[in-house]
Amino acid sequence: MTDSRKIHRASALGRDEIVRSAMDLADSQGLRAVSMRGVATRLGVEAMSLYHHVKNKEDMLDGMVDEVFSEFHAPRIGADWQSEMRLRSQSARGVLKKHPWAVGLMDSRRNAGFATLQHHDAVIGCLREGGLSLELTGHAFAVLDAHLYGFLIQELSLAFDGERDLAELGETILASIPDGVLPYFKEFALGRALRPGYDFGDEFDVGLDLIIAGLAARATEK
Amino acid sequence: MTDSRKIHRASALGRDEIVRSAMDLADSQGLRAVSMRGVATRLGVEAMSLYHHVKNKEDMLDGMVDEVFSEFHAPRIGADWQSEMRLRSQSARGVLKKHPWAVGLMDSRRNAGFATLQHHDAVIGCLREGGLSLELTGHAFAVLDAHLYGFLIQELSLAFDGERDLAELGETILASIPDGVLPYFKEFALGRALRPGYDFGDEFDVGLDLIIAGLAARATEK
DNA sequence: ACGATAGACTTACGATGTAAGAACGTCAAC
DNA sequence: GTTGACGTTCTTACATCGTAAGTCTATCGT
Repeated sequence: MTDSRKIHRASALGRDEIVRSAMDLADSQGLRAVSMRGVATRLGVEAMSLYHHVKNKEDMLDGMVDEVFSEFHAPRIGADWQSEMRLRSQSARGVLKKHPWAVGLMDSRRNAGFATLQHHDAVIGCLREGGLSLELTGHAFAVLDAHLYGFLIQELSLAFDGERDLAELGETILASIPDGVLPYFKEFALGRALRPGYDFGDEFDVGLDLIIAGLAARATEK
Repeated sequence: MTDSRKIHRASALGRDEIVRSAMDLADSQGLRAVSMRGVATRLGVEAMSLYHHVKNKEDMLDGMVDEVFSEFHAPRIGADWQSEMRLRSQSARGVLKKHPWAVGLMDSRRNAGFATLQHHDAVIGCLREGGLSLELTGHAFAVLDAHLYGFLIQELSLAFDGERDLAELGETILASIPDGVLPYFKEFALGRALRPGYDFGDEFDVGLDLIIAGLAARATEK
C-alpha cells in the first residue's frame, strides 16, 4: 500500500482535520461548545467516527494545545536572544488571544505534543546560543513563560463580551461599594485603571521588558 | 423573626456550607468530581436544594475562587512593600498548590467576590503606602500576579500523581526522541532539569526576586 | 472472487446542569 | 388553635455529554 489515501469521503477524515475543526469551533463558540458530537457534525460525520482518529476527547484537546504552540513565533537560534524572547512572548500573546480556550487548557495538559517540544527546543536553543548558562536558561524559561501565561489569565478575566466598555462597568461596580471600604482599590481604579488613556494590555510589555532586563543583567555579571 | 436560625436540619444549609463542601470535594477528588449532585450528597441533601442558596454552578465556582483569595496572606499596609509582596506571592503559591483547581478556574471568572476585592485592596494599599506611584503600582500588580498565576500553570502541568519520579518519566520521554532532533531540549533536560539537585519549584523565588528587584529599581529612580 | 480490514454508523448507558412543580415545616396573624 | 403564606426541600423530567459495544459496508491484498 504505497498510496494509503482512502476515498471513502470527499475530504479525508484524520486527526489533523478533527483537531483543526475543534479549534475552529472553540474559537467561534467557546470551549464549552466543543463536544464530540459538535465537532463531528461540523465534519459531516457521526460522533463515534472521531474515535478512530483520536483516543478520546482529552487526546483531541492535547492536539489542539499542541497546534497552538506551533503558531508561536519560534525564536531563531543564533539571533539576539533579548529581541527574540520579546518577539516570541508578544507573538504567543497574540496567538493566545485568538485562541483563549488554550490558556484554560494548559494547566491540565499532561502530554506535550511534538510541536510543543519543538517550540521549547527553539526557546532553549536561542538562549543557550545567546551565551546563557544552563542555569540561567532555566530561570529565563520559567519566568518568561510564567509572565506569558499569567498575564493572559488576568487579561482573559477582564475580557467581557469583546469590546464592552470597561469604564462603564467599573463605575457600576465601584458605585456599589460602601464608602470607606476598599479605599486603595477605589483610588487606583478611579485614578488610573479607569482613566481614558489606560490599557491593561500595555502592562504586558512593561513586565516583559523588566524581566528581560533583569535576565540580561545576570547574563553579563561575573 | 429576630433569630432567623432554621431547625429543619441538624446543620443549617447555606451558601458558605455549600462552597466549603465543594472546595473539600475539589481538593480531594479534583474539580471534575464537583457536580451539583456530588456536593449535595456530601451535605446530605438533594442536588436541587442547593439552588436556593447559589444561583447556579457558576455562582458556586465563583464562591470557591473567592474563598481561595481570602486564604492568601494580605499584605500589611505600612510594612515594607518588598517583603510583603514576596510573602504574599509565596503564601498564594502555597494556597494554590493546596487548591490546584482554582488556577484553572481563574481565567473564566467574571465576578470577583468581596474577599478578592479586599485582597487586591491590601496589595494596592501596601504598594501605595510604600511610596509607589499609581503608575508603578499598576505595573507591580500586573507583573506580580502574572508571575504567580503563570508559574502555577507550569507547576501544575508538571505535577503528575503526587510524588511520581520526574526523572524516571523524563528519561522515558527523552529516550523516545530520535537522535538529532530537539538537541537543546535534550541538553537542558539531561544537564539541568533532570539532575538530582534540580527542583522546578525553586524557580519561583528566583523569578520573584528578579521582578521585585526590577520594581524596586524603578521605585527609587528619578 | 473472496475473506480481512478499516472506518463509518447505530444504539445504548450513566452522568451532568437545571427547569418545573409538588410536598412539607415553620411562623405571623387572627 | 386554626389558617394561610412563605421558604426550603424533594421529585420528576429533559436535553446533552463522553464513550462502550456492536453492526454495516466499501476497499484491498490475495
